[in-house]
Amino acid sequence: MGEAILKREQVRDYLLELIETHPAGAPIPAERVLCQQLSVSRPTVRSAVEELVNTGLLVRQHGRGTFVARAKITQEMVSGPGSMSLPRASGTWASRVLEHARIPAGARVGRRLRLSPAAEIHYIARLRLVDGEPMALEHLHVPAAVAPSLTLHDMESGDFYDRLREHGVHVLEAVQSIEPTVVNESEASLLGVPVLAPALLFERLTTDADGRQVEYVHSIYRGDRYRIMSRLTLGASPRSTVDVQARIGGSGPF
Amino acid sequence: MGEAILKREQVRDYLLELIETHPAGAPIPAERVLCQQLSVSRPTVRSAVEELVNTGLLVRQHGRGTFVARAKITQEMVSGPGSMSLPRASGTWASRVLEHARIPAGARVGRRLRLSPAAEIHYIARLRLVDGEPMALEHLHVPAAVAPSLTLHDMESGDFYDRLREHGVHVLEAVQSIEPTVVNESEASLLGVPVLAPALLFERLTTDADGRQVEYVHSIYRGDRYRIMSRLTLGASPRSTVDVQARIGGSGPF
DNA sequence: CCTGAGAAGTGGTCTATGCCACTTTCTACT
DNA sequence: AGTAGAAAGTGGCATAGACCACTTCTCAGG
Repeated sequence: MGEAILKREQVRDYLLELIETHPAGAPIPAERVLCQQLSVSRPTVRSAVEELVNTGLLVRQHGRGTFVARAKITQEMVSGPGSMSLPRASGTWASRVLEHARIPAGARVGRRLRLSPAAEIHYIARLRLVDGEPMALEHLHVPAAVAPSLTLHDMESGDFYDRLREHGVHVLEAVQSIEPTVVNESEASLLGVPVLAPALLFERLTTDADGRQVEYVHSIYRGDRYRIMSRLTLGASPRSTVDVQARIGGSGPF
Repeated sequence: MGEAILKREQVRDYLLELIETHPAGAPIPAERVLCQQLSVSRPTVRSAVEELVNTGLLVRQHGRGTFVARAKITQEMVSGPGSMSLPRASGTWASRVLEHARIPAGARVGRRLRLSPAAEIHYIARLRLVDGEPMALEHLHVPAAVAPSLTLHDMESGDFYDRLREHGVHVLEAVQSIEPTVVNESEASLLGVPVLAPALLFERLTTDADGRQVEYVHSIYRGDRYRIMSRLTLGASPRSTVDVQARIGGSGPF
């Protein structure tokens, strides 16, 4: 069997050559033509084309043809399995609960969670540590109406979203923003950095399958120890890799 | 035809239900069984399964079966077409060249590009504007050895990577880091913000198909006008959306 | 000259079928 | 009892053909 030459791969490689040698927007041969040229069946051709369409190298247009795509850049950052708590970094994470209460949402949080300021929420503040060093300060808010019986243990659990699921909440997606900021006095003392030191502010709003806001997270990450790494791939990306990293020791290539 | 019910979608939806109601690791019915249950052909079933495998909801194991995957979070940020210059934002971009020269790499840039400090590079510094407002300060470095005849016009072009390609350089991928910082005096005056204002530092190292470093970019983005937005999707992501945004006017939901 | 109908070519979907490769299980022989 | 091998079940790959939906071009009719 040694070779194990798959026709599908042959077709794909042939198409990759075409893509390399043709400018963006150029049409590639019709599927039925490719079948003849390469002596394969149409489903095989279609399968190969589909792969390249999925990776963004080709664009299909019904009734017109298939074309070399304009190169697009995709950037992927994948948090590890389990906790949806992006960002995630190498090293050993731990967390220390600073505060935990059931309180009214207030104006700021209520607006983000689309709640009345008087509506109750579960609130937890925790210091996140990497290898014993403070790395981030995280404030988590979950509407009490969403999960009335949520316990502290639930919120501390690594599989927080699995806990929510047990409470009948199916987490669907989240929108996250990242922006630079500087730490204030209390943040500085908790994180062990000088006041006004650079930091990253993460805000995340999580939505469930019913469209309800189920979580609002506000996190401050130390700028001197934390950076976001990402790999950008031009066009063909089989699967880009992770790389949200915490700098613990040396400074590395960057 | 009104309805236009695609069998493939029916199968996919059926599988999504199974995934919702089964724990991670649970097997789903065999493909041939699904064919009978849903009265469709195997290629149709396989096509639907493949889609869910691609989106990370199912895992196939040759000879064993197909299983519900452990939910993973993917975060995608896609820069618009054209310039690989991530980040990109809405609004009208323009740029003003501040400096342009062919100079020795120096220690810092040389290390990143894996060049001798004495090796020559093309250097360009430009101010990037959104709707006329300064948004970022970008420093671009390209080894002269990579593209000896590169002109200023090449480097200013929106399709800079296409220009490189014409010089025989096939850009492959890039590694980018993002970290918070504060602006210094000269950056502050160019960007029109106070000294020590929060900012994002982007560093990008681009590699070509031969493994050579072809570009090193160092950019400072205003923290008050720029933020990174991303959508995190649990498992099933047909295609997450863009969302690296510049805040020009109002503050928005966040 | 303009316009509309039709033909031709394209991708989109689906069926029916065959064989191969890998894994697990059970059985029969040692 | 242990082990090798067959059998059954799984996904992996490929074929041939049919029909549909959309786009473009051409050509005849106004």
